[in-house]
Amino acid sequence: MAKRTGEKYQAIIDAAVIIIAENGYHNAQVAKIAKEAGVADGTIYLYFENKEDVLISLFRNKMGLFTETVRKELKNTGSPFEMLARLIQAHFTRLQQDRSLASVLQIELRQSEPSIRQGISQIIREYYNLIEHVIRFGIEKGSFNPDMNPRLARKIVFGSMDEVATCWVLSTRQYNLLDMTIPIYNILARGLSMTGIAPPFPREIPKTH
Amino acid sequence: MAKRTGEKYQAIIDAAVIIIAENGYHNAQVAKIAKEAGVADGTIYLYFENKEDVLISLFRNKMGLFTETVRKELKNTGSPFEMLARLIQAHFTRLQQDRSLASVLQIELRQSEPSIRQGISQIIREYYNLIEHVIRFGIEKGSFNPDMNPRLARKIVFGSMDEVATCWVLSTRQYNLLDMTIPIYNILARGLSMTGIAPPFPREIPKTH
Amino acid sequence: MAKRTGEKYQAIIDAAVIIIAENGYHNAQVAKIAKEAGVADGTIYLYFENKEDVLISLFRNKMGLFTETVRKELKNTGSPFEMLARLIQAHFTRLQQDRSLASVLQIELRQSEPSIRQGISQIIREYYNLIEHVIRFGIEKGSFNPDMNPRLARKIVFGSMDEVATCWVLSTRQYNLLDMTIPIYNILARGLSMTGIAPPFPREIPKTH
Amino acid sequence: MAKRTGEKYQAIIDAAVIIIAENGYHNAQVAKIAKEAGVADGTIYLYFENKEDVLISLFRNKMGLFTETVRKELKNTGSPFEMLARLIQAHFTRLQQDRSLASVLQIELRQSEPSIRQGISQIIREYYNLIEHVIRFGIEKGSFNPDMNPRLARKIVFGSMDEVATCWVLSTRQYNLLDMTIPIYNILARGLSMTGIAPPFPREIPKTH
DNA sequence: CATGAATGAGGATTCATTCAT
DNA sequence: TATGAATGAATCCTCATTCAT
Repeated sequence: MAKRTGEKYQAIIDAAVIIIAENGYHNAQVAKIAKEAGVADGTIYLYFENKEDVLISLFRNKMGLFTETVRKELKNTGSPFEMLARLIQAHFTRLQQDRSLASVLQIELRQSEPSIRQGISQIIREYYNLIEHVIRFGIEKGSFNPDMNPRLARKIVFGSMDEVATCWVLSTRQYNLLDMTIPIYNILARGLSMTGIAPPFPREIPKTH
Repeated sequence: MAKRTGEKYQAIIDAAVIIIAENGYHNAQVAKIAKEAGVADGTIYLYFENKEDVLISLFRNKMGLFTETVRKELKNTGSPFEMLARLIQAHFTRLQQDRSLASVLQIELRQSEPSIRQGISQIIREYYNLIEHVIRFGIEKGSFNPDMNPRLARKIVFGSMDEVATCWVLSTRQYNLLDMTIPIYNILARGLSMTGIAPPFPREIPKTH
Repeated sequence: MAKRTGEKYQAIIDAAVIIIAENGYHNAQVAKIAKEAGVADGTIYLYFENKEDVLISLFRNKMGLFTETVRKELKNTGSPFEMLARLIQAHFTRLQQDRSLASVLQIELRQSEPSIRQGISQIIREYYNLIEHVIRFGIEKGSFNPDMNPRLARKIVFGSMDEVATCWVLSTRQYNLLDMTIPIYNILARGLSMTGIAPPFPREIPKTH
Repeated sequence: MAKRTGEKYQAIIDAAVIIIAENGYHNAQVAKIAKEAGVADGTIYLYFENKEDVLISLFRNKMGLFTETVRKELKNTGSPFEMLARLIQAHFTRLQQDRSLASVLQIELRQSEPSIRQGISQIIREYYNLIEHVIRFGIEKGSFNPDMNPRLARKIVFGSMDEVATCWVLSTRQYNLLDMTIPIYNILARGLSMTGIAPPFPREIPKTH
């Protein structure tokens, strides 16, 4: 039923990003999005199933591009460490370039509606896979610690970038997100690397009362 | 106006955790929470300003306890690495103990309503400070890398645990969150440690077309 | 059931006048009145059937006093014109003395709830009767125009004083209501008097198109 | 935002008059008005800001018409006395024609909500001005007593008509309001006229105890 | 007599979605 | 295709009243 292409399709998605960033998810009425996109309210329903579909499509559209951009960025990259560096750099670059989008991705779309989460999970998983691929590649190449569970390592890498990005979006001070690239790289690279040494997980010492 | 103590106050908060975990924040009608708590709808408004206040109070109440528990756990801990280990362990233990609470903290409270975020920020900052304190202590003791920005390191530690916890809550498979403790410790410890070595952030090589 | 006497009974009525004058009828919650009266919410229900009963009792209490005061004032008055003069004077004096009460009587109690109107009608009728009595007395004495319907004349006298009082209460400028006494007397006295002459009601002249 | 014209706008206002007259303002639920108007509940909010706005608009709409009708009626009227006569006649005619409207104007709109009063004051003032204009005209022409304060005279004229109308609306007996026209004219005309004589306001005689 | 914590019915308003044009 | 007026379900909160103490 819903026509998922065309000029207006994209206009509606872009309008949704702006309106959600400006008003927050719960004040982003369909009517506002329609007005911003320059179409009638009803027109949105020619291109999308419903409001939720707009959100999921928005995420697919923007996050898909995001993943693709990062993937290309990593294409001609040599070492795993360089890949990690480029990953972080690309991640932050993309967010910094479009603060509205960053706000929507980092804050507004963290909604709890299970159906939205599900619609989103597929596309975010591709990004996860990309990160996990870097990890596995690093382990294969002998650069990253082979004892690591790649999926866990991915969560650490993504969780770290995500937390840094979220703090940046929420911050009132307008600092430069890209400045975080090297510092975060330094910590994560060390964490993932073969060579580092740290004390093993300490056995819990039973408390003596 | 709102009486913020008493048996019913706690009953309402506990009921809210259950109802929000089951239905999501936006499907958690006040009437449902009241019923679960065994009180009348209006009674909620004797103890809370409004629905939002229930959410914020819930967070304050539970997260405050959370922070306090972790703080105590770290009290008689020797080395920074042991503190890190205990921090992760305590963090995951608390979430694992109460899956409803975990769901609410990890998912439902990531609401975009600015007023909720603001009400929450104070109390989450205390937890942040606790983590940051561990980092600074580690740097002082010569265990952690003094080149790190403690605040950034905190974001990495928190972001990593948070991502792992969120994945766990969202996962349909019922795996044991505590099993992640040692693996995540191993990566983070290495990342924070003095001793690790990893290639420096690679200069970007201009692409030759 | 309801005990209609005692110190607290009066305290509640006086508190109601103050609270209603301050907040308007619809923001005059029972709890506020109770607090102002220095009693518990529930205590009000020992003295009054319900909130409506408080209002009706308030009106009975205050308006009864009002009527009684005016009646006494007219007791030793000689001529009908003097009675009219004293009536207006007493009416305005009473309102001017207690602005809260004036506000409640002129504005807040003009509620539309039929049951309140009914509860009030009995007591207001006594005041009406008093005015009507003055009119009839004036006609009997040959001072007032015998062609007048006394009931209609009463409506004119009361309606005029009432409108003047209402405007005074609603006015932001704090002028003196008693200053209106003589001017309004002059018009009403002439209107009621035997001697006045004015053109008869003009026949409607059919419009010629 | 609210579209203040159209067929449905008028239908809602007319429905509001009927429902408010039947149930009183505070029992006139929006849902009832919508049903009577044959529209959906939400439709009301396309034409009015909120329920209060319905009331105020109703008053503006009906009272505006009222004033306009009376103004036209007075247009080709000769003497001040004839104007007074026509004023009273038009006033009562309009109310008698539409008893629901009369009930709403005389009873239900005497609400105490300050915001409603304010919304109404502008339009009632126009009617006041019209009456005052008649008074001033009569004084200029030498027909009315020049010693009168025109504003006070207006209050007496309006207050008298208003009281008579209110009693008529509240009365259970279905008498004819227009029958009051000539009697009230006779009293008011005499009261306003140049020629009448009445004893001056009596000096207060100090009571001898 | 007095208290005040608890009750729960009741209603204005929003906004995603539809459908006649 | 596109419109936008109309729909109506869904819910938070208030506050008069009760009753166990």
